Amino acid sequence: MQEQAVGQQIVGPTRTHFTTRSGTLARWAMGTPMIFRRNSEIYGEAEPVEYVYEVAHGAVRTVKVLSDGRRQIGGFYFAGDIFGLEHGNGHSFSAEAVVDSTVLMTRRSSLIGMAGHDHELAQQLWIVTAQQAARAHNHALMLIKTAQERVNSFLLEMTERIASGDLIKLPMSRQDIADYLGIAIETVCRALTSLEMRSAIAMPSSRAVRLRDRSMLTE
Amino acid sequence: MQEQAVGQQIVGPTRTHFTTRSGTLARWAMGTPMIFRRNSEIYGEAEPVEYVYEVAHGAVRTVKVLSDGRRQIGGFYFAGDIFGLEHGNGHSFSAEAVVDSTVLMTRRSSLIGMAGHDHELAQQLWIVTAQQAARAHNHALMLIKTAQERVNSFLLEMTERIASGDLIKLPMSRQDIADYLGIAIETVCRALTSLEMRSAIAMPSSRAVRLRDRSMLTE
DNA sequence: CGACGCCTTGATAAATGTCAAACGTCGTGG
DNA sequence: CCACGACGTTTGACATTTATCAAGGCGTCG
Repeated sequence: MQEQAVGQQIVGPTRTHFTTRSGTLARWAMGTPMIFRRNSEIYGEAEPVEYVYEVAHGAVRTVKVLSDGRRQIGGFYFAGDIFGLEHGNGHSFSAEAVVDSTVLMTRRSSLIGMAGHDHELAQQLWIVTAQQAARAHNHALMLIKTAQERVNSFLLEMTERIASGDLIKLPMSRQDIADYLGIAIETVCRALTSLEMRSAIAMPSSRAVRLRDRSMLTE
Repeated sequence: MQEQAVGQQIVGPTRTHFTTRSGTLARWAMGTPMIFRRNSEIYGEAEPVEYVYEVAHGAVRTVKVLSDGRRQIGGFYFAGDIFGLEHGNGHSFSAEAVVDSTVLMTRRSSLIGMAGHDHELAQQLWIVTAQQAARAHNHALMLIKTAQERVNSFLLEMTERIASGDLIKLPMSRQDIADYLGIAIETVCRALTSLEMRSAIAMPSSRAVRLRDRSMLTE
């Protein structure tokens, strides 16, 4: 059912010597930059929560695979987004790089420790978690809609998060989109084709979507 | 589509003179107990976030209604559960009492203020939010499964949260369950009937479910 | 009793998944 | 430069699941 990584070499992360200070947590912790290759695993489901991650560039997905092979994507994370911050001992999803990505890693224990003294950091961590909760609720809300509406919502979400003007460059595959939306990959294609035929969008390539009539996605 | 509240008189909340100290937040704030009648609104979608709530007894649902009348339930909250703690100006869901319920209300601003000095409270608030995020992720995960699996998952969740032994007393209607699971009310009934016929459960009444073979729900 | 709210069941329609095949793109090697 | 193969995407035909519509049952409360 899920052959996306078949034949993909899963390579280990690469420590870099490059640093950045642009991130949300940069005020408190620089974070160690690591490069993850496309489709490589950043952490596994049920692994202990050791680090908190911030995407420097690239894209990350969180994934859960059911025993029978069905796959769900919990969310996508893009430059500036924080992921992996969870309560409890183990990660509830695994995380994978969608494309070659640089990720800033900070020990959770060190953040938690600092938050004990620094009220602003504590509040920042709470805000990150609260936003994730809100996003997860929106994700669940999307999953009660029809297939066409889910695709519409997805495009609108991506417009908010990663579009330049009216052009969305999608880093993820159709299968990723399908697993995020809880529908079959063919259904994603058909919904996109339908939008294109109705001139709501244009697709210069399969990984690029240009919004032509946003109101047709909103209704 | 949604006639559950039709004919129900929406009554205002009632301030009580009874206090409790058993709640999660009781260590920091007693909370003002308020009684909400069955199906009455505790707060509305988009209303400013003024209070944080804890269920003393009863049951609460959070609800979002789409423009065309489709309804989603974001979650259920039972005795000891905290709800309404959100970041941002407005509530993203409304909250309603499922049955007559007593709810402890504490001003959010006062909790936030105290959390600035009290690191333990800050951590407690973060944990509450992180658990909500985890629960929302599980909710989303459930919505990619088949109808029968969703009902199975729902029963398992209720077993964890409100069962006494192997008996689950459900405070919510079939319509509530359907809207939580993102399926039609008839589909909920059929899935339950199917479980009963296969002796996985017994239903002494429509609001009571006794687990007979938990493994049939787990697969 | 009778009305109402809620639940269940049946028949049918609609949406979506599954299976199969073809197409396009891109990188590699002859 | 072109041929080929791997991979991802798209489309079509058909099967399956689930929603919708309709009717009837059950329990409670006046």
